[in-house]
Amino acid sequence: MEILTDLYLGDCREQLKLLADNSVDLIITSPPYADQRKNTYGGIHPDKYVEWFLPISEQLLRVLKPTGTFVLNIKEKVVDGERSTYVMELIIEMRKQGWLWTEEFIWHKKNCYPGKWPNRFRDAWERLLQFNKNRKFNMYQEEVMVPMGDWAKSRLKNLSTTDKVRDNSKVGSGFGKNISNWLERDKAYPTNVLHLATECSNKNHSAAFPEELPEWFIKLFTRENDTVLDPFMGSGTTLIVANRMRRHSIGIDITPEYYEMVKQKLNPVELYLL
Amino acid sequence: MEILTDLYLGDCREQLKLLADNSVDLIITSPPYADQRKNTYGGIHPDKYVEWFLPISEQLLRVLKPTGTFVLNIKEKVVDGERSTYVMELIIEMRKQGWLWTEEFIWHKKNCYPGKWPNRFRDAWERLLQFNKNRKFNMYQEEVMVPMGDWAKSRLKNLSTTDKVRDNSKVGSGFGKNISNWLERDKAYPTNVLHLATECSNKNHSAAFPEELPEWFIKLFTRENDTVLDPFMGSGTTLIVANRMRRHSIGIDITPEYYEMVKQKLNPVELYLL
DNA sequence: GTTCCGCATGAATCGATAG
DNA sequence: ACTATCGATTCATGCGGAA
Repeated sequence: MEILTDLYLGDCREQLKLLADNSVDLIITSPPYADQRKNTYGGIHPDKYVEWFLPISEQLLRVLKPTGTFVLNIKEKVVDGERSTYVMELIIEMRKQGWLWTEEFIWHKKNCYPGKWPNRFRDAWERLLQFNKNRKFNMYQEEVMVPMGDWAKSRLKNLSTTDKVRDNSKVGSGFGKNISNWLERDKAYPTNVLHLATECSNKNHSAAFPEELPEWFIKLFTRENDTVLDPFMGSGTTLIVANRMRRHSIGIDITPEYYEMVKQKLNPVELYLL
Repeated sequence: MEILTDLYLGDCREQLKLLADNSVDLIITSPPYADQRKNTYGGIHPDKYVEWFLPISEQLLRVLKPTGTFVLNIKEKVVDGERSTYVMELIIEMRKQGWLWTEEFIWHKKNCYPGKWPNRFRDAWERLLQFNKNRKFNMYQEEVMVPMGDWAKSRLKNLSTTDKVRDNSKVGSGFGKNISNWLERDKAYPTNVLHLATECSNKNHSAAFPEELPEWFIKLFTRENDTVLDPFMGSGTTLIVANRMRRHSIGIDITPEYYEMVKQKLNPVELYLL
């Protein structure tokens, strides 16, 4: 079966209206944060953020299948020494729209932005808010279980002092502990804390999204031939991963540069799949 | 100087009124979550949680010094398949009271509660909400610095020609000073994600607080002879740690059993310090 | 081929300076 | 006063070139 990719150029508030009701299995997106990406999205002021996003989430609620899931990557910025509350307000308002706030995953950014300030430490995490239409939704937990592959076995043999020390250090992502778990089991279910680094080596654009992030949620919430939507696709990480994993995908972006870039990146993949 | 410990038996909504204005440097507490610890606080319904907590936070605002900090450990529970929103609402309402919501730390529980559900994974994190009275508050960041990664060590060893040449080329730009700082530095500042295991040894107390948690915040936000308050002291972990670290402490709890337990545990420590 | 080392680069935040 | 811009601070990661 052919894997399809639909790209839309334009403001997603308009473009989303072109999509059919109940047609998407997974929405995963990282909208522009408040006051960020001014050059492309105009920089939404924190006070106006909820008002700006609610019409979008209303459309997303319409196009999502009853069994589908919406994963929203977002983090509030600091304004005048305080964390803004627009994410809190957004969750409350989206529930009034009919969304169920099922869960909040934490993305622990192992390589967070450096810096030093008198009143706060570096910000090393972002929210991954899971919303659903119904209490019953598709979730394929076995797909994201941590496998005990050959990689792990060779890794375990070389479990030196370094790993155990690293576990206790600041970086300590629980890696050592996970490894010791693997010794006793074939597979383990993950938790709602994800440990991933950002990809900052990509020079063309600001792809804050490591591929493992959409990959993990696509595995967890969809099967082959399902449909994935990213209304703020940016450089198209979500779509490229979805395509590779044989899921149909729909991408929307307001900037022609991103639209063309993703178009060029995805065509070869489609040919390869045919 | 003698380190003092004050214990109050009773509902903290009443007992807090006995404390003087602007007398506490750090409040750190883990209140009963909604519908938890029913035997002690009667199990506050999620819908009533904000209403129940606001009078308490009002008193806490009064007793906290202007340079002090309030750290609130809390996590919303799942109700009917959804995360409750009472924590979100509480943050918004506390800001209306006059609190500044400075930061949200994540406590990543490396060994979280086991279990399996069809629609969610194990919950491996809790919120540590930092509130302040003023934008300027006491923060002793050097006290909680952690060992650096391997990266720094290899870098520092080979600090030779290149860096020194560049150092000389940039006259008076402060760059040379930075380099010399790096030479002496083997530690880095932490982030706002804490990796700690829960303590499962203490089965008497329902809220399992690892000692490292209050210890970290006491180091960060207080100095010796400062005063720490826990209005829901439970088994008294916060007070015991504070006492050991030579901070005065005030504890309140509604259950006579906890009150007596902490009293017995702290007396020997006081004698030891004298 | 490996390993090692140098370097650029982040969805950051604060404080000072300028309009 | 209030906003816009700029410099300073800082560290994990992956890449490319060198040993």
